[in-house]
Amino acid sequence: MATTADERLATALRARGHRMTSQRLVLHRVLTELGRHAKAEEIARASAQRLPGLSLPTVYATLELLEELGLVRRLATGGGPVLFEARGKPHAHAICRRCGTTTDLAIDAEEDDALAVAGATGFVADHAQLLIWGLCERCAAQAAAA
Amino acid sequence: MATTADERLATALRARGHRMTSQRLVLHRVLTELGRHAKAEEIARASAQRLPGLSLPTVYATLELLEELGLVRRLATGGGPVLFEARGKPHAHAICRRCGTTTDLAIDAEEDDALAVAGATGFVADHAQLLIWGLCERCAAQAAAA
DNA sequence: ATGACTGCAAACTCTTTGCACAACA
DNA sequence: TGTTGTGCAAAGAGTTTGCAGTCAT
Repeated sequence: MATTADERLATALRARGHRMTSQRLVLHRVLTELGRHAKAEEIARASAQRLPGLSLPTVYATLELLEELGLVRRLATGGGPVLFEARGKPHAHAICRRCGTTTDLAIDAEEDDALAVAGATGFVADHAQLLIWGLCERCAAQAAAA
Repeated sequence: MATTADERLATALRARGHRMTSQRLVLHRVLTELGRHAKAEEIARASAQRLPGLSLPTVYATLELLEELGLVRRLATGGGPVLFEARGKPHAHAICRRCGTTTDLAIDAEEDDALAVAGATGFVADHAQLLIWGLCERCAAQAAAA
């Protein structure tokens, strides 16, 4: 695939009648280059280095738009901020209930099965996400000590 | 299994050196009898009918404890409040990105595989949770109309 | 009797909203 | 040129924290 991330963004925006702006370009690039999940505030900080004056409300609005365009995924971990990541190869996430740390896992869940079942109920499924809950190595050790 | 929910709670509390209180008993009962996911505030309201004066901080503290005891699961849907549900037979959740409605789906993901992979990384996995993102029937119809 | 648990109030974090200005098409 | 998008400030929802009093064991 010779399509660059920038081109994918431009195409997706056009297709839905949205405009291209420097904020959208930079935010999408930052998230793509980052290659992992991050909080809105981290993304904002990284992006503001390239685009001074970038505001948090714009970051949230843009991430929501990118999510609707299917370029970004939202990862709700339950305690603390929502995480965002550029859409890449499917993987699961391990979330520590104690400290909230979220780690990628090399599992590609059977998204297809899941999406089919969801679709049968009238739900327009988009993608499946597998979360593993528990304690990270560090917190498990602490819990055992106590 | 002839074990009642109350007994499971009592046993789990004892095993970890926690005390039995009326708040914990009522909250666990309410969530068990409810049989579906609910926000902390809904749970608090339902429980306060049986136990006037019950406070929100206590509800949150208790739900967290019940989660650690493995009696309750937390369901983060990303925008809006966290949902809680009594641990029952495994199922997936479909979350509408537009309106936030969360519906149960009769899928039991391959938790075992997932837990094994997570465990191999040093993570002490507890349970797996499959989320399906997309638009519910109602919101999909609205989006199509616009 | 003693330590864990609860309620109250306040604080805190994360996210969204309203409105005036700027900038893409 | 007409919207769509952005920044700023402020509000809002949900959740957590600190502390004094209460209750289980």
